[in-house]
Amino acid sequence: MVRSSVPPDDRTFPFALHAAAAAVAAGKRPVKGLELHAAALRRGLLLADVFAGNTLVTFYAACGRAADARRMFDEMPARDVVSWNSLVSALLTNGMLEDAQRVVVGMMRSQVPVNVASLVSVVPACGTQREEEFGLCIHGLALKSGLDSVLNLGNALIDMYGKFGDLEAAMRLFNGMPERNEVSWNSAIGCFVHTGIYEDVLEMFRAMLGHGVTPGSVTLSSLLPALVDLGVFIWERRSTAPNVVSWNAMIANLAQNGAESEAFRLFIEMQKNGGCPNAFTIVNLLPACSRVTSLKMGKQIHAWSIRRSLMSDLFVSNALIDAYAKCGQLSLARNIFDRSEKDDVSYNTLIVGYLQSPCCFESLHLFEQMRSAGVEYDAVSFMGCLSACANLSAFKQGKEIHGVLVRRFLSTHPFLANSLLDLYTKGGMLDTASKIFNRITQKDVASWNTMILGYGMLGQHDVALELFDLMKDDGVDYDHVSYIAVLSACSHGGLVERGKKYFSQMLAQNIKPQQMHYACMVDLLGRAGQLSESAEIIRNMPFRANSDVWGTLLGSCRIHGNIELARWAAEHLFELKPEHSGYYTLLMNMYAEAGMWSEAHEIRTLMKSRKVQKNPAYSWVQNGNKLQAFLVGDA
DNA sequence: GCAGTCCAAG
Repeated sequence: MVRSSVPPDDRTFPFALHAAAAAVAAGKRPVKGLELHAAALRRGLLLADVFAGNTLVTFYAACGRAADARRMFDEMPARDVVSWNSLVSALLTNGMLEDAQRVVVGMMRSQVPVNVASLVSVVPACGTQREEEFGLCIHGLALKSGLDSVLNLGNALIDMYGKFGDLEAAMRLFNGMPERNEVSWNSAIGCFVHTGIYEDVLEMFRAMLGHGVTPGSVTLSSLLPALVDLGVFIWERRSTAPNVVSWNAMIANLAQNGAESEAFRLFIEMQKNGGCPNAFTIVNLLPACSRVTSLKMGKQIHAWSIRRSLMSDLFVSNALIDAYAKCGQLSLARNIFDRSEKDDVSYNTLIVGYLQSPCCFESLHLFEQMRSAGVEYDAVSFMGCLSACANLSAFKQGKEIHGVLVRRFLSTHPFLANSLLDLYTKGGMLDTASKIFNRITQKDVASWNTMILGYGMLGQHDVALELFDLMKDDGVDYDHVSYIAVLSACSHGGLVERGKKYFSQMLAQNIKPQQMHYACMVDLLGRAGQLSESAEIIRNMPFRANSDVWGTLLGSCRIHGNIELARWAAEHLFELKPEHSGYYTLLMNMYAEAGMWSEAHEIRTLMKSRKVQKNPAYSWVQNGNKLQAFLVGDA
């Protein structure tokens, strides 16, 4: 325009700056806007035109430069109410509520006639920051200036009171409104969503429809997380096109409620309909990938995040680390961790991720690295570290962490206390464990389960069973882990009949037995020499037995020298875990002991043809603060 | 031509 010598007038400038601010919001650098500022100075525009100054205040706010926005305002030769309002929202968009409050007060003192915009912009911030006192002040000002009947302000106030938890004030405003629009209804619905009384949410939604108000994308987004079971119903009856937020809400709704593949389908459909997935979409979908261990979908979403340059978002990179770790892909998870920005969640996610892996000692390394990196520990970090210590039998280090927790008054934290129980029971230190256990005021199901498992493992079955009965008296209901604990106590104690009783009790309680429960039953019967009954259990399982179950049977066969069943179990194990050398060795030794040399030789050949390596054995050595693994030779 | 209300995440 300038180059083609068409003179730009006063109106061109705000337009152009608006575009420059939008570019900044889209991730571009602010050069265009700075050039425009310079041009405006050269032309003396800022001396003559309030509009130019106002737009610059907003532009600097959009760049995240609140101080520059304020300087712009201070240097303006003349200001109007929009200048003040622009400064207020400039401060608010940069999270400076207190400064914004001071400006509003200054505005009153300078006798600037406030309008709706002056008040309406601070109201949402008061709500989210729980600034009740100032929020009530604003409401008071609205009443005094007669602005309280303005629709926008009323809507904002309803939402604010909802965020304060003052449902009565919110409803009084809502019911007294001279007119309502969709936002009024959304704000009112939002108040009930906060309270968690979903019958009321639904009732408001019905009332909204009854008043002939069309629910838009914002209504959808706030209803979907609240009304999970009605989600699809509402979604299918939507009358307006969804926006990114409502797509995301629906995807989250499906992903978090067991409809993972539906969520993936919607992700595709969203893009077909021109929706552009963002960081929220990714973060909602990734846990669904790990829940159904869909590595393929996870990788697709990873690739998508790279293309849309979303990898710099901490939520996205952390969610990816978590998804890969949960799918057992620790090296992929590590890769992202090493290349990304890191916060406490990144460290915690990977620490927990390594726990169930063969590289569990990495959890301890990371815990140490976290400290060197100056990232603060939280309860999750300590929990991960304690579990790692328990898994690695690193009891000395575990005790040190216990000391840290005591000094930080965290040793009675509900799930940290449980991690301590796990550590001490695994280390055979039942006295310490039971002292901690007795000090937990709110014992949850995990606390009881850990103690029962501990006593069961260490041969004190009577105590384990006693605890199992006591937990019910304490008002804590059994879960599926409780039954694993009690069944394994029975099997270690040789209490076959009692074990059978608990198993049927579990079925009666409508807890569906999982692989581990069957493994316990197979162990219970197998140890007692009732191998054919063990086999019968496996044959009658409602799903295919995994390696835990077959491995247990193989172990019992070894004890009782039943080669026939051992072969049967081993055949399944060779298929399920072909790389696991222990199973081959066990069967081979059984054949050898029975003098069945040709069969033993066959297994040896099978091992060679599959290139199965014997696992080297490691020993853990404390080296300063670090735990090191040393190879001690062939197992 | 500038300012201003409601919705979603580890």
